[in-house]
Amino acid sequence: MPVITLPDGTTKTFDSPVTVAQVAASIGAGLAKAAIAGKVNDKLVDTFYTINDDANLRIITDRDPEGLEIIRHSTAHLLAHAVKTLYPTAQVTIGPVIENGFYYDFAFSHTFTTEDLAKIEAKMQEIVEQNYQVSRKEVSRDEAIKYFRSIGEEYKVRIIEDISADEQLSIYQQGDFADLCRGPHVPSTGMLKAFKLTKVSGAYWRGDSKNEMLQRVYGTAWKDKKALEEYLKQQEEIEKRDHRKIAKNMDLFHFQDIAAGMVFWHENGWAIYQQVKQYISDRIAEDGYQQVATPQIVDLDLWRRSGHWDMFGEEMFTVESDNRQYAVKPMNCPCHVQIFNQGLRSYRDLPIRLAEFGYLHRNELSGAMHGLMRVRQMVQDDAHIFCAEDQIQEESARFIRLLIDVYKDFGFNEIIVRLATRPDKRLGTDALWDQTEGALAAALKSSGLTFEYRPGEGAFYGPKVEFHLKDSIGRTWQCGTLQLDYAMPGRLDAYYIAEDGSKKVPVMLHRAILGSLERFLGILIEHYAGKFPVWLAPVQAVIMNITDKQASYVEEISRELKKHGLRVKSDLRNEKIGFKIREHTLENVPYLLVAGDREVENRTLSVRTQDGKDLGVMPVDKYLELVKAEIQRRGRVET
RNA sequence: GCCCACAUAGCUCAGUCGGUAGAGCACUUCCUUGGUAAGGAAGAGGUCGUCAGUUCGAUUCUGAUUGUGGGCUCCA
Repeated sequence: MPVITLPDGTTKTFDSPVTVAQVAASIGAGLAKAAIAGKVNDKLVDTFYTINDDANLRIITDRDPEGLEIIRHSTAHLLAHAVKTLYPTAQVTIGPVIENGFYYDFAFSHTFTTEDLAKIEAKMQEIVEQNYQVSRKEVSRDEAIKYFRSIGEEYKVRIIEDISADEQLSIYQQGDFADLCRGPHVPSTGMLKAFKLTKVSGAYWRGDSKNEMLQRVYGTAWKDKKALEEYLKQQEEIEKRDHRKIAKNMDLFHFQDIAAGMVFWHENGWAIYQQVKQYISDRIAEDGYQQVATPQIVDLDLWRRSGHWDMFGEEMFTVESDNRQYAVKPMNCPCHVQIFNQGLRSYRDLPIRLAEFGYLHRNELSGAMHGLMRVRQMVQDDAHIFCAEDQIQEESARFIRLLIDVYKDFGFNEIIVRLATRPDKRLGTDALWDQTEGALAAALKSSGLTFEYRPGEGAFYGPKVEFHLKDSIGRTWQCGTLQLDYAMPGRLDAYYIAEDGSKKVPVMLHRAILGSLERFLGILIEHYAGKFPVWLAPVQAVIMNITDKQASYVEEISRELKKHGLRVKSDLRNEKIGFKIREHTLENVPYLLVAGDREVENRTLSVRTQDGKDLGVMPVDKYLELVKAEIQRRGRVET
């Protein structure tokens, strides 16, 4: 006689074991129809799951996040069902839920094209209309293996062999399609009403590039057509924020095949770039860094000694001259060690913080390039801190404080922080790793940041903290980083004289706030959708005349504003004022200044902002004051 | 590097079932001197990414190549 307790605390008593569906039906016909699954004592189950004993039960519908997830998972099965129907020799592998949708990986000799997607989607629709009941069968390991082998699904067999022996296996069946799955699933295919296959791509079996490549079909699924359409529309909006599109519109930079992965910066983009660089330059100077510059091409010998040639030789550009082999530097650190090594260092000199905006070249795989986000030539706001072991935590904490403050100036409040810990292949003792990982974790905690661990993802020489930011479509990109390095200083013979007169090897902290300036600008463009705050805007104001009569006044004021450091352009074209306003609004110029006869007479300007606000007519001095205050505020969001 | 797709005027795109291409915006000239998101007219502009092959003829078909986009892998 199970007693079912519902989320609102009410109980229902049944004479005999009941299914989730029956409980839902006992509450109401509407709920019975909407039920996707149940949550029995916090465990997600199918609607046809039988409850034998007293239990807490929540009926899951498409309004619950869990419901949406089940819909997406079931849609992945629906996709596999359709593919197997159309192409019986395709083999199924895995089909998980991802953000906004799902994918399914197939092994198949014929490659899916975009046209095939339409066909598959139509077949999925048919299966939905058939409204197949979904059923679940628990099977033993041997049964499962035997079954999938009998229908030629070798990948499923490999998957089963990898599942731990104590786990209960289950097979879900809809129509003539069966798939190994933990579940739960929607009770019938007719409940899948809003989905769309979005793209097809390759993906390695088990995510390993040594393995064969499978075909991955991506899709999105929602609770109803309206939600699907909203999502698709939102995606379109988001695409407009793409930094590559905005760059064309605002004339920021371009790429060309004569130098793939390297940026041709135009005046406007370079203005932002320089502004960002100068800002960091000022911030780190305040924080006790020395700025240095080191050679672009350096003898290969240095890279052999540092270990980079062995690890990353393939991604380095090389140059030969006078029988000597050089590498174009992929990073600054070995060069900074050379500066550290000049002269004799004392423990009193530490920490030494060497910063450089050096050009770095890395021959990234051709398929890895991605607008500004992944390039072959970049500049990092790179610095290396040489310090004693007992200074690590303080230096780490100090860096993190600086980073958070800098990010605030750019208006970033959502930072994803990851602490990557010891990898399998590593240098140093476990005790040392315990200590260094602990130091970084402590530094993060003291700054109040929440972070997640990334086990095994640290560098071979030390743990690292990664600071990620999101681009417009939600992909995360590593920007800032902080890495502890016990290896390189020793390899390159760096030492200092300790208090007791002995030679000691310093610890090296590799750190960057923005990471690659190129990538950071990409993120920044998308973050602001091109509508930069005044301090960063490539053109901060455009002054325009109404008729030719005000031309000389406009030129005069333009010169004056430039004298105060503003990036100003004048627009004296023979066009109507409405036309000019429209054009510069679309160019994301923050201030539109208009001078007609009235303004000339009173030596004023009519001030309008990019977002269409009319600030009225004001004297030039007052405008300067206003704009300077705004520049001072940078991108801080008042909280 | 791997999988799929794409590459046509400065930009956004259309088009040619194989007979050397078209729109809108931008550009140039002229008219217009107009007060806050597009005034009007005329004109100019492309050997259809590159290299091969098939063909009487290729921007269109085939192959290779380069680049780009979306993924996968990688990311010192």
